[in-house]
Amino acid sequence: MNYWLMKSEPDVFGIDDLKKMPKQTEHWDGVRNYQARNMMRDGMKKGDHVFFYHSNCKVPGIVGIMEVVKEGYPDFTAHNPESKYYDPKSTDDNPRWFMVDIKYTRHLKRTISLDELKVQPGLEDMAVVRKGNRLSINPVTAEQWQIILGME
DNA sequence: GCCAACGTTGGC
DNA sequence: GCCAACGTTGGC
Repeated sequence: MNYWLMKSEPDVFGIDDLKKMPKQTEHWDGVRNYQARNMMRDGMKKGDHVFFYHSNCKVPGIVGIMEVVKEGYPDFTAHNPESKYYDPKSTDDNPRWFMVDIKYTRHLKRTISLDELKVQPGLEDMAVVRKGNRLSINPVTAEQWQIILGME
């Protein structure tokens, strides 16, 4: 089993929105970055655990936990001209973008802020604390996962 | 294949 | 809202 961290802006789609979805499950669409695409297509497996990270907001940080319930499949929003994620270069025969389905597990008891993550020993290698990192999906090690849960 | 221009992310 | 960092695009 592997661990991940996924970012989303709470104003667009936050953890409360995920919790309110039918079956508390949603497809993670709109990722248009090749590294993140590769992780969803090749890396993320059913049952993997994922931190939900709120970005671009007042207190950025980890707010909850979710789980991969469906492995990588083509992101159909890329084929919808009405969608803001439309990409004419992606086709049904040769899909360029992929997504996974994610299910809400629980909120953390409190938000673990980016500021705390930055000063916590053992998390120095996490991409999210590194300046200039813009990837919306990052792998998390088992050690990092445990350290963060210990901060809850 | 280089690289300037441009667009996006995301912390602050 | 600013802007640094970084990815992508496209002319050459």
